[in-house]
Amino acid sequence: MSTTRKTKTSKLILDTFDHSNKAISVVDLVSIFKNKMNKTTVYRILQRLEESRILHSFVDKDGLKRYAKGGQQSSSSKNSTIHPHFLCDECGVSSCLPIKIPTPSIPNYTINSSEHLYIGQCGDCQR
Amino acid sequence: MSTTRKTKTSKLILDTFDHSNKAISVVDLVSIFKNKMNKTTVYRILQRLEESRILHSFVDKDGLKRYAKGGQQSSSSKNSTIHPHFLCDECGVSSCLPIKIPTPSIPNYTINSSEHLYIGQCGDCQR
DNA sequence: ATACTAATGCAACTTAATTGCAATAAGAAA
DNA sequence: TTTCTTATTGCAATTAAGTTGCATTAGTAT
Repeated sequence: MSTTRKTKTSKLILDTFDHSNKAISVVDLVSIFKNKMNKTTVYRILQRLEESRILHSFVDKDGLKRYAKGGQQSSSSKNSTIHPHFLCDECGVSSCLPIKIPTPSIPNYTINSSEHLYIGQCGDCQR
Repeated sequence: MSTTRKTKTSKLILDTFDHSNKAISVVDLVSIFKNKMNKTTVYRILQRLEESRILHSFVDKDGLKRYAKGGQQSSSSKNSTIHPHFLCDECGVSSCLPIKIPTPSIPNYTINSSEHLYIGQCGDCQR
C-alpha cells in the first residue's frame, strides 16, 4: 500500500531518530535540516513515517507537534496502555517515558486513545 | 495585584463558562463573539481569567488552546492529582473529567505538572 | 465630576502548518 | 544500462492561531 522510497532526505530524518530516543519537534527538525531539505519535505516525511508506524507524534504543551521513535499502540483492546511523554521545563528536551498508563473506564464515555504529558525537570536539569 | 475590571466583554465571556462545563477552544470563542468583541480582546480576557485562576487551559489534540471553568490545582504537594480532559471524536465537544489521576513518581524526574487528554466518544455520540 | 489607568479595537506581524504544481529522482521493468 | 512510471521534492503562496504596539475608550477610586 504505502510505498516508501528510501530517499536521501528520508534517510537523514530516520537516522536522527535512530540515534535518539527523544521526541523532537517538527520546528527543530526543520531547523536542523534547513540546508538539507525543504521544510515541506520534513513535514511530509514525518507524516509518512507516522503512517508507517515507524514514528509516533503528539502535541506538546506549547502546541508544537513532536515526533518520536516507534508506533503508539492503539487502544483497541480493553486493557490497553499507552506511554506518556515528558517535557523538561528547563532544557526543553522531551522523551517517551517507559511506563504504562492504564486507561480508566468512565461511565458513558468510550475512550479510543489518550495523550499524557508530564512537565518538570529531567535528570540532567535536576539541581 | 491583578486588577480585574468588570467590563462588558469579560462579563460575556464569564457568562459563557458559567453556563457550561465544557472546555471551549479560543477559536470557537472568537467566532462566538465576533460581533461583540475583537479577537485580541478574547485572547487577553482568557489570559487574565486564567491568571486569576477562574479558568484553566490546555492544548488539545489539534494544538488548539481550550479553556474551561476552574483553576487546575498545582502539583506542588507530593500526592497531587490533576483532572484529565476528554475530547469527543465525533461532536468535537470537550469537557473536564471529574476523576483524579495520581502523578506517578519516576526515578530521575521531577514532575511539576501534567496534562491528560482522553479521546473517544461522549455519551451523546455513543451509538 | 475628575483623574488615573486597565482594557479594548485595530492593523500589522509572527509562526506553524498546508496546498498546488512543476521538476526531480527512486527503483521496477525492459 | 536505459527507459518508464510515479513517488517524492522544492518552491512559492496560502491558511490559521496567536501576538504586539499603540491610540482610544471606559471602569472605578477619589
